[in-house]
Amino acid sequence: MKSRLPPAFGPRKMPVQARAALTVEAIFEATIQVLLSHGMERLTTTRVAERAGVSVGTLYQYYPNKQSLLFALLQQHMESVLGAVETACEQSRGAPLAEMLRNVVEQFVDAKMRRPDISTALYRISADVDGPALLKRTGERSRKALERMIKTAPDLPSAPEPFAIAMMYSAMAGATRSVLEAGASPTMVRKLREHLVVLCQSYMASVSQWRVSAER
Amino acid sequence: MKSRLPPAFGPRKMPVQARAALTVEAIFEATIQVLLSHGMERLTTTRVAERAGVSVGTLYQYYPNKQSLLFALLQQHMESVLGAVETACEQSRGAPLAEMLRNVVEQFVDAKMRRPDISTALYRISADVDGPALLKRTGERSRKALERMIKTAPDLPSAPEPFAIAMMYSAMAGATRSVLEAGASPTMVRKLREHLVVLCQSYMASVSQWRVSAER
Amino acid sequence: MKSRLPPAFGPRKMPVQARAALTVEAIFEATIQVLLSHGMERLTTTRVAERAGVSVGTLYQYYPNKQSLLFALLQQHMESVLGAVETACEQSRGAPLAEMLRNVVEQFVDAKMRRPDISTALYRISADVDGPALLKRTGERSRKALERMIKTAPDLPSAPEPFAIAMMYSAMAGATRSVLEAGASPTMVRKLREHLVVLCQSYMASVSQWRVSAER
Amino acid sequence: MKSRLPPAFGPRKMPVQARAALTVEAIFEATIQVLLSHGMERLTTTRVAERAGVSVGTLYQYYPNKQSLLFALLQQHMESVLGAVETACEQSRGAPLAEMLRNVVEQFVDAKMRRPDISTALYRISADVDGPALLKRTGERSRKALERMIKTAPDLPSAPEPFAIAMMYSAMAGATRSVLEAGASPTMVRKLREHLVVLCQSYMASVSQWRVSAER
DNA sequence: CATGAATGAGGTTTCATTCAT
DNA sequence: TATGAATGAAACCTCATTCAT
Repeated sequence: MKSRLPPAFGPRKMPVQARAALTVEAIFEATIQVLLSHGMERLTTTRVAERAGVSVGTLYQYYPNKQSLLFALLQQHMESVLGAVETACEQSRGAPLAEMLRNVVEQFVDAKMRRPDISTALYRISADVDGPALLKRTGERSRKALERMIKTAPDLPSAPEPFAIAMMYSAMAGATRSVLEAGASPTMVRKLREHLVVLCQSYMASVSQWRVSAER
Repeated sequence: MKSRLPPAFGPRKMPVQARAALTVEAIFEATIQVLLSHGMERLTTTRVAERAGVSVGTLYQYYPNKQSLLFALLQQHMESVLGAVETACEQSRGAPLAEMLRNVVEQFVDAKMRRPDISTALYRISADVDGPALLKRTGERSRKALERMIKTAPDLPSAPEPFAIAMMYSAMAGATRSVLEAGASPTMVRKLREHLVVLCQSYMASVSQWRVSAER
Repeated sequence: MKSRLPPAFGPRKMPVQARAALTVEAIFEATIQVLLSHGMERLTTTRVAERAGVSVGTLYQYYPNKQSLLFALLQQHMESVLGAVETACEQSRGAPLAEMLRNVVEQFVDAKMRRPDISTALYRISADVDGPALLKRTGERSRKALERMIKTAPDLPSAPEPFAIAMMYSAMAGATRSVLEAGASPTMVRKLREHLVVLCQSYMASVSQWRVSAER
Repeated sequence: MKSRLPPAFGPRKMPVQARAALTVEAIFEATIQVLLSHGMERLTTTRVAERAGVSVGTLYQYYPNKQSLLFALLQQHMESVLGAVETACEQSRGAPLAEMLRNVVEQFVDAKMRRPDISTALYRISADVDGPALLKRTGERSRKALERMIKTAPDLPSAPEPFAIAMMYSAMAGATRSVLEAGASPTMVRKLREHLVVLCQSYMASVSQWRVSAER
């Protein structure tokens, strides 16, 4: 007989003892393993705990429910990608547009490819765990970082509108996803990087001009 | 599925096939509804049948199991988008590159936006129901159609490599998805169309030149 | 991964087929059996289903959750006791007070003792399943029925105040409970009946007089 | 938790027993709190320990299991009520019956209302923790105390039979419970006290006469 | 063919209790 | 002694699927 409390979110408690940190890490890694080997539909908390070498009870001491576990996983990943993008944006301020975009693309692709298994696994989650909401938040932040950077480009006739930047970002994401789901062989990753740079550069060039001419 | 006696005048009663078609249609529609209102995780066959106004038993007479229902749904959608792209490619043969791309982009976006609810709902499925496999198949066919079309462009110095075309397609898909998940307001859809055209045109232009120069 | 819906109450659906009614009845009876043999703490839905000779799933088709099952049980019992009291009140209108109270007490005790096992079992439930709320409702209705009846007594100097009637009822309930929990041997039940009549009669007599004198 | 340097004055450290007593007290109080806020079904040892400001381990050092904790709580409460009744009985020996009953009722109600929250909370427990057994024991002792007292009443034609006394006590308990579960406002408590006195007095009077007449 | 009652394996989550630190 | 992380049996509940009517 349960009274339904509003489900909490985010990790339940911070480990204070030493071994607890290990446990949390093990659970995290196990979740990815199970996701990859069994798929989202067959990802059960029991299986995750088993793979992590702990009991279900332990899992639930750190995550109040299954959602929160998946959410944490997704969030950490997005945060890491976002961080890479934001850093690249910060460090490229004042550089020529072409260089800017090259830096950003490379950092973005690198971040996604650091753990291709995780990146791929998380596509399975995002639909269930508040995918859109989280995506909107990180998408927004990426867009802002990109916008701030692009404003400082010395060789750009005029700043492209926000929509264009958002679109560039989602195009990057789409292309990267496609490569990841196709297996992400080193060759393809290299090509992806090069082509994405070209795509971004040419698109940004076009929309600036286009917008300028439209405004004239 | 038996064939009945030949009716003298017109159908004596609604032909079996026609009735079945209605039922299938109702089930399809119900699946979308449930998917949107309850999410993939709470999409149950009972619920779908209920919404469709039939009994579970009936549902199972048309689809042997849940997967097959979802798979059929996904397949139909992809087929329709693919069809739009293929038609556009076919009809644009011999046209200038810019026009080609405009046609394709517009048909693609139109196909996706014909039923934004369906398009959005299916993102929730694709992860579970053999998403990658199906995507790879349709992605491949799209790429081929695009390739065949682009070869006929009179104003292209050299055909872009297959990878570039695949990337363009996945970028289109990514950007469109992003707009759909953000709500797909008419304004955004219009902008998406315009910007995607620019993105594709400028990217294709770049990779042709770039490839040429790289080859020299 | 569950989304928490507000727990519904009351039976989930009405049986339309014939065997369904039997199933519901079997579940009801099984609940009482389990309650008596295992106690509230060890009353599990699985055990109830088992005892009823059906599967858990079946149980959940008629009751959305454990609470609703227990609630239904409690409600039916209280309704039956309440019905007995209301009938007795209705039929005793206009009779001398002593006879009124005798009738009510006898009907009340009879109703409680019709199935002493159920009555006893339900004491275990009432604390958990919204006991107070349900008690308040039925208590209120009993009080009103008693009040309406007592107003028609020809030999009462003045009507007792509502509180007195409520107290009489709760005293009856308390004494009956005590006897039930002590085993409810026929001898004790007989004594209970006789003594309760005396208790009610003397108390009512006293409060009427007392109130009169207080008002003078 | 280390003990510091011995302070010059006052106890070197809090004596073990005293500290233990505080802990036990805190646990007791926490149990009530949790019982009232979460209900019996969601009363967990962890939660109690948390609320009491100690760890679960500590709790288990004072009580070997959950039952023993609840049992101790219930027992203490009943003991305190029983004590009040026994004292009142002792002190009223030789007084007129009306005064006796007034004293007993007032002490009983006072004891129950000293901590209405506890009294109410314990109704939730009694069903699970050997309720009937404990009740029978304290009920028996109360009855005996009452019996001993009543025998000394100078103005009673004949002693009422044991059953009558038991019933009077259970009626008192029932009425009090009803008031407690209804919220126990000061007004209601005052009325309860007055009415219970009347109820007991009139009932005792009746059964003595009745018994006498039955015996004649 | 349609219905919907029944099934039961399996999923999520809780919680009394233990024990290494 | 106190702590709180870990345990895992067991509870509640869901849902794809079957089959008698």
